[in-house]
Amino acid sequence: MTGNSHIQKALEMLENSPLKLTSQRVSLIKTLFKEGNQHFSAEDVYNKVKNTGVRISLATIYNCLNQFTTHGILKMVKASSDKVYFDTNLKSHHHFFCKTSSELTDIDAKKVRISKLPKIPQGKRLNSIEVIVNISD
Amino acid sequence: MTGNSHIQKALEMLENSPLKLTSQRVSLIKTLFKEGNQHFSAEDVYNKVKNTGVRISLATIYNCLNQFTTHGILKMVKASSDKVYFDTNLKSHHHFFCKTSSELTDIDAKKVRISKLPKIPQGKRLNSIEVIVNISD
DNA sequence: TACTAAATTAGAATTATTCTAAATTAGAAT
DNA sequence: ATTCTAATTTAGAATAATTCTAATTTAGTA
Repeated sequence: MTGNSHIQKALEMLENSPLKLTSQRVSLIKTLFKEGNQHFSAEDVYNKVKNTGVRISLATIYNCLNQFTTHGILKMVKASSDKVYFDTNLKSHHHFFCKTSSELTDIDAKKVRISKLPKIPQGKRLNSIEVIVNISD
Repeated sequence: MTGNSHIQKALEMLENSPLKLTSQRVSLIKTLFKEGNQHFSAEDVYNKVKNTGVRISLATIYNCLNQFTTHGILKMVKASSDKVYFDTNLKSHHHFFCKTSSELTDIDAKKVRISKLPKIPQGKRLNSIEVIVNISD
């Protein structure tokens, strides 16, 4: 499972989405999915892309990250931090959040079992269950 | 269990903390704990207090809510929203978050069982486990 | 090749929150 | 009671993340 296959898969998802295949979006995906599962803030992505020599405006970074999220190419994570993180791990999973380092780490879904849940309120439907294990030094 | 007993308990916690017993802090607690378990944004609190005829600056609201949190008089909740919520329910519990209404609802800790968890990373210690059940209309 | 809706962009705007520095106050010391 | 000092409150400025605006560019279709 090389970074390349992640890139391929993400590009395929982009092609199968109603989003246009722009150079910015392709560059973004190549940068985001190069290194396996990661958590990026928009600013992180902006700098990472800039380091590859490509320049994409911050507004576009935000636009794309949000669109990728709504089209299932990325996940959005809001932990106990003041910024939003984008997650290239699309499999169902959970997170450690270390208050000391402000770092977010994946927990494979298999490593967590929730054996009891309350029933969903009238007229609502379940979207997802997020478990955040808060840790510190 | 009347609202009053919640107020009493919170005021006691304030007295036992190193925080000074100012009129603003007392008013705040009386407003916050009047109606049982609730989730408030800072702005919510600002308006709620204003409706009681008392006026406290927004800066003070923020200061107090943060201090109350560090002294265990309130809990802070960051859900999939862009603002922080303060929670008067001090018992261990979880949350429903409805994306449609942006509403946060308590789930009693007894209604959730986590029967499997990964081990905590080297050198870190467990602070808390938060389960957020995301729902929508 | 031309067309049109979607995308990109710079920079302004917005929103939640924190900071600053001056005025006030709680509670201890006298 | 009065004085003192560190903590608190406050208005308004500052900050930081994110979204919006409106003009320009571009992808993909006709």
